[in-house]
Parts: sequence; C-alpha cells; structure tokens
Amino acid sequence: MGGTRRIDPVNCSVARALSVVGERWSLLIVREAIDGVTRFNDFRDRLGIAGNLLAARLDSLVAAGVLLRVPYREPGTRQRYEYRLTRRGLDLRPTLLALLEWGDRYLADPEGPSVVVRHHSADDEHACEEPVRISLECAAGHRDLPPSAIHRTPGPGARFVDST
Amino acid sequence: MGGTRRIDPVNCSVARALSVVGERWSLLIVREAIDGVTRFNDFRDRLGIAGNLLAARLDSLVAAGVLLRVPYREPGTRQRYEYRLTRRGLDLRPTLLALLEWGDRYLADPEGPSVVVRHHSADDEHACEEPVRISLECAAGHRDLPPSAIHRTPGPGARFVDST
DNA sequence: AGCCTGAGTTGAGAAAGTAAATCTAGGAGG
DNA sequence: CCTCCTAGATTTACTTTCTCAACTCAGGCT
Repeated sequence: MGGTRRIDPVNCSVARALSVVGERWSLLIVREAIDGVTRFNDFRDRLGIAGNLLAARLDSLVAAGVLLRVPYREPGTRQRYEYRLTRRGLDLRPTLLALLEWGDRYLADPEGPSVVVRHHSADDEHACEEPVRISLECAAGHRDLPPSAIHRTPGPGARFVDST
Repeated sequence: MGGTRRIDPVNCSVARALSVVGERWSLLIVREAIDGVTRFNDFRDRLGIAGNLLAARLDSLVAAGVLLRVPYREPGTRQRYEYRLTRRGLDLRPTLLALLEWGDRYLADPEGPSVVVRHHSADDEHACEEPVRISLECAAGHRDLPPSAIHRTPGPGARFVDST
C-alpha cells in the first residue's frame, strides 16, 4: 500500500466521450448533421461510408442521445426516418472546431483551410461574419490561456489508483 | 453537370485531424503525454492498452509529429527511448478540453467530474486556480458564441463537389 | 553465469471496418 | 392487379485492426 495516488486515467470524461465519438466516423457524421444532413443516403453519399457501418454508427449515436430518429413523410412517399441532431450533438461543436483548428494549423492544404467557420447570428445585429476560434478561459476571466497555463486537478467524482 | 456545388466534406481539416488522432487510443495517449508520461510502460500501465498497439500508435504519433522519440539514459542503465510531446501535441489541448467538457456535461458520474482543469501559470502572479473552459469567440471580439451562431463557409483551400 | 528490467515483438483469436449485392415497403405507372 | 422505382437499410464475404498473453532483447547488477 505504498506509493502515491493519482487520478485514475480510465475514469475520465475524455475517455467516456471518446467511447461515444472516438472512432473513425462518429465525429464526421456529427459534422454532417451539424451541416444539416439528416438522411441515411445523404450521410452515405457525402462521407463515402459503408451502409452497414453507417447504420451501426447512427444507431449508436441515437443510443448515446447525439441524434434523434424521427419519422417523417414527404407527400407521395411512405413514412421514412431521419436523424436529427440533439442539443447533445450540437454541443460537440467546440470539439469539432478544436479539431478543425488543429487540422488547419498542421495539416492544411498549401492553399489554406478548406473551411472557415464564421460568426453569424440569426438576428442581423450580431452577424459579423468574422472567423471563429476556440479560446481557453478561466472562471476568473483570464482569457486566451496558453496550453502550458492549465493543469489537471481531481474533481468531485475522482477515483484514484496507486502508483508503484 | 447541373446541381449546386457544396464544400467537399472529405477535403476537410476535421477529417485530416481525425486521420491522425481519430481512433480509440491516440487522444488518450496524448492526454497521458500532456500529463507528463513519456515512457512506453507507463503509457501501457496507465491506459491498459496492448503493447503492440501502443507501439503502433506511438510510431504513428511520432510520424505525425505529435510525439518525439528521444533517447535518454538514466545512470546505471542502458540507453532507452522516451516519447515527448511536441508543440503539435500540446496544441491538442483544446480538443481534449472540449471533449472533457462534453463528457462532463453528458456522461459524468453522479458525484461530478473526475477531473477539473484549472488555470495555473508558472509565474505565481496569474495562478488563480479557477476552472478553465472552452469558449468560442470571433475575430471581432464577440465572445461565448452559442453553437447556433456559427456556420461553415468555404476557405481558400476549398474543393467543391456537385450535388445532384 | 544467471537474473532483473524497460522496452518492445510475435502470434492467435476476436472485433470492427469495407465493398458490393440484396432486401423491403409503399407509391406510381400501366 | 402487377411490375417498377426509391430511400433506407440488411446481408454476406472479405480485410484490417484490436486484444491478450507470451516471448525476446540488450544491457546492468550480483
């Protein structure tokens, strides 16, 4: 029973989040959904994902509450289902934006990024169309914290493991 | 050749970023690296990842410039290698923080989050220890943009595809 | 010489992903 | 009524990736 204790690296919200959106397609499906895609064949055609895998991913995203399976019917057709983004899914935007920013910085085409995310509000007052970026800020109001200015501390639900 | 054009969803920095850190373990390895882990067996023991897969992931992260393989030698032992985070790897912090925030919001233990990231600067002046969060802000200075206030637009490197 | 340790490698079996063909339920056309 | 069409999947066969456990390898230590 010696050794120091550290935060259990497996009992962590990052790991849990990754168990929902942590493989090849989930985040791309969410990105398309954010972009307005709702139908099976549209996801398939835009992403080039195999049908069975898309079906499995959509199911797991529905089970995780990221998408909602909603029946709809267009006039002259039978009832079908579409997959609508939930609040939970929308809240993955910062994650996607963070990945986009990282990809733009380190993996972009020489011509530049292929996508720019801009500020655009429904009420025209705040529609400034400026590019949006991710910023780290602390509850005391310090903004634009550099990566080195943050550190992990145990939270209320922390579990610990002994290190040898 | 009719139809409207849209941004090619495959030529996208999100997809590229995910090709580097988009499967099961990469981001967790980066998280451990951010937490100070550098040695093969420490990654393996903390994450419970299989050795061969860890070796493969470390190689691909080194190839992607996220980690650097550095020889070192402790007194009384032979030379070994450790894996050190690069700037590129450090810059994945916002992504990890965004995932952490999402996981905390939707998948946390009832007791609360297991990890809290706090502001902590090396020079004590700015060490406020307040929790850090992700914020979307635009270049015009509008802060805390809600998910609905942003939209994707083509950037300089955009490719287009025809939709039918 | 034989043992210990950190850092991997190897190999077998399970799970996940890919591609292409097939199924299905209802509407439309004849 | 019978057949075709279509969006939305499901099935099948194949390939790749992941997991677990055992093994190797190069030094230093005793």
